[in-house]
Formats: sequence, C-alpha cells, structure tokens
Amino acid sequence: MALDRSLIAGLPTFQGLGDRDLDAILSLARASHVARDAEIFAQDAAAEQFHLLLSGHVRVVRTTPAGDQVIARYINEGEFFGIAVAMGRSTYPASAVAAADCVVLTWPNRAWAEIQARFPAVGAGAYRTIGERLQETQERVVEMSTQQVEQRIASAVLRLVRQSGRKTGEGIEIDFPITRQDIAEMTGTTLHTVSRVLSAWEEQGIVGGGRQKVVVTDPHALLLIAENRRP
Amino acid sequence: MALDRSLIAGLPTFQGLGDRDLDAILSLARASHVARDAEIFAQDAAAEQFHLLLSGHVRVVRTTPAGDQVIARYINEGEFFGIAVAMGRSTYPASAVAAADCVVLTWPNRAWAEIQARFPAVGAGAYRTIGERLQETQERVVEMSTQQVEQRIASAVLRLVRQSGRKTGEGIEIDFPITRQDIAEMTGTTLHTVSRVLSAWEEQGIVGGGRQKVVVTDPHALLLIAENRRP
DNA sequence: CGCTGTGTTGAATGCCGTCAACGTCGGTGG
DNA sequence: CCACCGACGTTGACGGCATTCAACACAGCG
Repeated sequence: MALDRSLIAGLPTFQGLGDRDLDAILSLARASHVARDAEIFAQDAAAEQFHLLLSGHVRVVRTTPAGDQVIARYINEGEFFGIAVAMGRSTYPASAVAAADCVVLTWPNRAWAEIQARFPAVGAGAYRTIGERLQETQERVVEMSTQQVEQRIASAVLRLVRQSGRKTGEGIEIDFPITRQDIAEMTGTTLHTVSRVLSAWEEQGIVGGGRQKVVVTDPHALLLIAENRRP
Repeated sequence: MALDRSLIAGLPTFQGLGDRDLDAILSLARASHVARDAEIFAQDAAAEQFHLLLSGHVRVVRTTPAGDQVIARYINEGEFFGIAVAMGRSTYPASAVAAADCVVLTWPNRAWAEIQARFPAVGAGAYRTIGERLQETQERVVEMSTQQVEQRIASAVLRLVRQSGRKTGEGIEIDFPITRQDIAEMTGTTLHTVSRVLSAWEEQGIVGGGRQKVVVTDPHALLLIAENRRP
C-alpha cells in the first residue's frame, strides 16, 4: 500500500514540493514502527539505508573499543538520520536506538542519488543538516575544553529542552524518557555527578523531575549557570 | 593573468577533470599568499568566499565569549576550508589563521553553485570532506569523554603526525611550527600539563623536539599510550 | 641588551571520579 | 494481590589527576 503524502507534507525538509513530488519520494520509502530500546542500525554495520524520523525520539550512540558509550545526539521528529550515504561513508559511525516508540521512514541508499538529482532542495537541506551537526559537535568540543561539569550539564539540559521540550504546568519537560546515565553520556561525566548536580538544582527550584524525567522550572537560572554567570 | 592548471591538477579533489574543466574552475578563483600568523577569515564574519589550501598549513580556531580558544582542526594542503556556503551558513563558525606561510585559492560563494552543477564530483568530494570532519569531531568528543589527558595528547600528536608528518633522520616531524599552547588547545588541557607530558615522553625516548617543534621517534609507543595499553 | 614569547618544573589546591551503601520505583510472576 | 527483583537514583567518604599559582630558564628579535 502506498504511503500517504500527509506523512511528510508538513516537514520543512520537503517544503515547496508538490503532491506528485512527495508521492515520488514516498514511493521509494518504507515506513515502520520501532519499539522503545530497539536498535535501528548498528555502529560499523554496512550502511545500506538512510532514515527519517516521523515520530518519537532516537538516540545516536558511539561505543568505544573499551565499552564506554557516548551519546552523539538525539534525533527529533522530521530529521534525517543515518545518512552515511550523503557523506560518502559505507558504514554507520554510530548506533541508533529508539529512545521512545518511533515511526521511521527508510530509503535504500540508491534512492539518495535520485532524490538529490530530482529535488536538489532536499539534498541541500540534508547538507545543511550535516553542517549544523558539525557546528553543534564542535560547540560541544569547546564546552568540554573550557567548561566545568556543572556548566556542561546545564548546556546539555538546555539543548534538550530547546530541541525536545514540551510545556507543562510545572515548566518545560523533556518529552522522552532520559536517565541520569544518559545525561552523563552526553556530557562526559558520571551518573553520580549528574545526580548530585540535579539534586542541588532541585533544592534551588531550578528543575524538577523523577524517574527518567526532567522538568525545567527555571530556564533562565539554567542559562546563567551554563554561562557561568550565576548570581 | 590566468592561473596555471598545474596548481590543482594533481589534487584528489579534482581528479578526473579535463584541462578545460580545470581552467574553468580556476578562472573563477583568485590565488594569494598569506604570511604566517595572518588571519584568512574571522569567526562570525559574513562568509562570502570559500578557500582551498595549495601549500602551507592553516589553523581553524574557535574563540569563546570568555576568550578561551579551541583549535577545531588543522587544514592540510589540497583541502577546502571555510566552505560555509556548502553547509548553508552565512557566517564563518571559526577563524582561520596561517600556521605557516601559505598559498591559498579563493572563490566567491556564487562560484559554488556553478562548480557543484557542472562538476558534481567536486561537490560530492566537498560533502565527503564535511562528513569526515563531522566524524573526526565526534571522535574527539568521545576521546574527551572517556580518556585521560595523556592519552588525548598522544591521540592528538598521532593525528598531526599522520596528517602532516614529514620523515627526518630522527623520526617523523610535524612540519609546521606548533607550540605547547597549541597542543593544549587541541586537547582541552593547559600548556603546563602538555609540557609535563612531553617532557616525560622525551625522557623515555618517545618524542624529541625543541621550540615550536615536535618530532616523534617512537610512534608505536605513542599508539600504545593513546590506546591505554602501555606495557 | 633588554623584552617578549615560549618552555620547564615545583608545590598546593580542588574538582570530580571512584568506591560503597542504601533507597525507591515499577514491572513481573507466582 | 503481593512479594520479589532489577533498573534507576541518591548520598557520603576518599583520593587522584590535572589545574592553578608561582618562579625561573632560554631563545629570538628589535
């Protein structure tokens, strides 16, 4: 059965395309559900497909030979991921795991050349995405080089809130399950330190939370901490 | 006066192009000398050109609001740099400074669309370059998250040696001037720590050096340190 | 010949990782 | 329904690695 174009019609990636174009792109794709914690692709596996996240959240993780894990980034709804083909790579540099239940569109690599040729705007958008990720990653290197752990955690939480925040009565909530361990793997620290820092913030009324949940009640205070300008 | 096509004919970037193609690409460019320590473009400035390094070495540096500097990477001969246009950016995310005397080719941004359209292989090569830089940068995040300072310094020196090494009688030498401070800014540490580590390595006969110079005499030992498998 | 940039080394401080113990939530199976 | 168990979270104590502070040495250059 053909996929309905309404799946992707609203996404910025495909802006400006007509119905026939959307149908053409979708005709090459396959949609699937992915349960939470299921792996979408594995680090170092042959990269034969690329993906677009329709709903849910995906965690991109690199594992070192020693077994340490580092979270490279979270993918949000509407973003491409696993686009090794666009970077001329033949294997995936990291694994992708569903952080929540997901709906994913998948194309075979050979579709990339066709999409890029027929819809240059889509290709350009993907390259802009890669460029943005490069900038973000370098920003992270700068943070890890110059900031203390508490500031880095503040920056990471703010990034999550901006990219995946959902307003609630209490404040802004990160709308997928996230553990202290996850935050530690994003900031290059340990779950112990993250727990200590979040506990301190909770006492000051900056964040709230609970099990696998983070709610930011005072984003401004967090910003001050991230910029090391705490009053 | 027109630029001679021999300037770029040997570069992997332009492989497979004919003489007329090379001339066409060069006709859009301008060549210039850049003295050591001169700035080629500035962080946050409007990105109106992109560059290719013909000879010399270029240091790409990000500066934080607090004044801390972090070296994002070194550019080697034959590489594009400052290709904000390919990532859809309107400003440069970092500054570029000549680490040694350089010869640089410069194109106005509008040449990018034309080159990409007429010579897709060149465009694809640039995107592969961006992809490689993304992978390298993420690799650096992993290192900073999981490794100790000495291992990170070893990794950084090995990277420099692989990318810009020159064989000499003593061993492999990094063929541009580099200070302890530079290495510190690549690894997120201080020049003091770098000095201590290099002094210790020198005593063990792993590296040699001198003022603004690093010579690796025992690359294998460095590799063992980088992988934390020191005997 | 002094000055500036670079490099070295010692001593002390402190951040944060490590080790350890315990508490709590939620799902699962009897 | 409830007991159990594993995953997640919290907190204290301790120690080590690397930064910070300080002082000095040396080279190149005007």
